[in-house]
Amino acid sequence: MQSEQNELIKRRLEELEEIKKLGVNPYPHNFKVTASSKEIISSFQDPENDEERENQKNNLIRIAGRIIAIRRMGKATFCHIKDCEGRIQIYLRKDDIGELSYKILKLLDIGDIIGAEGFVFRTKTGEISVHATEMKLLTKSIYPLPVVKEEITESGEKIVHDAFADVELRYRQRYIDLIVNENVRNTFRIRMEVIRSIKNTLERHKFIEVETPTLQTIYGGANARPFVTKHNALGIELFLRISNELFLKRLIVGGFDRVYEFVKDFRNEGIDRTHNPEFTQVEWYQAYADYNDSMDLFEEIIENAAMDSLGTTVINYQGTEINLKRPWKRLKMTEVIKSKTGLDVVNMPLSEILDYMKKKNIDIDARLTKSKGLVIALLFEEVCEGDLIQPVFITDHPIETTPLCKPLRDYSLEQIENMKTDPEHVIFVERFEPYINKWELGNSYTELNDPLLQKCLLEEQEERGRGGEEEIHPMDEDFLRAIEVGMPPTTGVGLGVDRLVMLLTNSYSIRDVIFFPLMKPLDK
RNA sequence: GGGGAUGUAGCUCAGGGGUAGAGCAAUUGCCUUUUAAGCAAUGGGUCGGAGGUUCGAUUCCUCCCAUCCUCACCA
Repeated sequence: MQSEQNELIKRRLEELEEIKKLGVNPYPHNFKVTASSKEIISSFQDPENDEERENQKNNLIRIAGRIIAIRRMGKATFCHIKDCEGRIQIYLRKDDIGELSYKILKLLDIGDIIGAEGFVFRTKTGEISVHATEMKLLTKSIYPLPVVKEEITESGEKIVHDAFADVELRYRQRYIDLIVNENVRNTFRIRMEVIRSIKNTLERHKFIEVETPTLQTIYGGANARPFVTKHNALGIELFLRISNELFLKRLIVGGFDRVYEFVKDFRNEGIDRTHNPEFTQVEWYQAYADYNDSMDLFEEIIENAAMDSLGTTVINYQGTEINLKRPWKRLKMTEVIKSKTGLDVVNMPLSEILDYMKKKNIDIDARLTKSKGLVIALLFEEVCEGDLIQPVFITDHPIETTPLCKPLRDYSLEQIENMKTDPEHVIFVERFEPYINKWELGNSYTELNDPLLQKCLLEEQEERGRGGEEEIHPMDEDFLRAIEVGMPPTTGVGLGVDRLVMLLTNSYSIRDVIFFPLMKPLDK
């Protein structure tokens, strides 16, 4: 794979041969590790007298890691190695590790992995280090790493020189990015802590973790184009899930009252700094509760995630300070529109809303203009979304925005029937979207469990291809049957994990919080 | 998909119609508490790819590829 012409690689292959000639296996099978860099540094006691220093010397530890910096000084060598928890300096003297090991050491490079046994000491210049009494090569690297140098200034500031910064290479070769860029590792550490925190909060609330299919014969639960694949033996078309919502509701029907699932969803859409074709969502469903309960739990989950991963609810995202502390504002979509524009969209005729939008130069798809509800939702997106920096729940969307959500409890069933036939009346549903930094961070409903209304709304969606879009959502008859069997009053929530992690790690692009974001293949 | 920018050594970058530049890394030598180690010497390039203009292209032109930004798309 790597170019054989490359001088650096050729050189390393020669070193590899020399090591073998010296009778040393460059790829041994194991090394017993007794300490990590972090443990060593945090537990080091500076010996004050000779006796303690002797004790220290008798207390041998074993550590392993990748060489990330090496300074040779003739018959002594300093190197920094990096292990899972950090970095530490190793001091190796020919007299201590022996002739053969020192010969091997001379054949090592940045990127090689070594193990060392030795005692902890503090160098003249004050750095806690391991004075090696033994060194073992654990893995010889033949592909050169970028050489990144760190300088600690007198004021204690860290300056990184020649950082590995090419974003394309960083994403394509994330393993190198992780070795070389400390902050990248930290971003993903936070990601894992956020996920653990969300699970912990849900578990505390008695939710259980479940698994639903990634490969589906019918896709649904969201409005997005799917990835299509095929099963060879069965000879059928399959879709990668765009959402797991319809399956989690089936589990509620089946009697699991509180379920959650972390999933990759796959959406065949454009890619930008907040969209990756596969992304992580956690969805949870709770029986005998409504969207007000979901708002309570949502803000608790986010607050806990921030506290558990960062120890604070105050974050800075790209220069904007955001406070995630509970409670968050809860605002009706139409109220936000009113306070922003002065328009009482509920009670004004559709034609006047359209006039207003024309005046404001808001482009509107001709196919949407027949639906007052969709026009209101669009107006909100165009005019109001940009202001939603601090956490806020936007509630009570027009029914046309989703077929899976229960109408507000204020309506009688009769009212709903009557209003449906009147284009000037909009039915609103018990839905909320949490917004932070102008982003939708999730989506939640008081779930629709009226099987007749559910059927009606899904059929409508199928008919109009949902708001005039090209793709037609297939009807999921089995899901309808599940609702007919009877789903208890339920609320469900989806939370976009990647975007949450972006906020908490101050990451500009979603690609910075996904280990291996999708990249186009390179031509040979 | 539209528009803009970028692509030069392993890494970070300069340059520019006539033999390709720097720092770090590499190689050789000296150096047993150094730390962006140091000193001296040396090697390293299909200048993203394919065409075109030209006596001559890495540089100018066209197309292609990849990446980033932006718009469109996207609950």
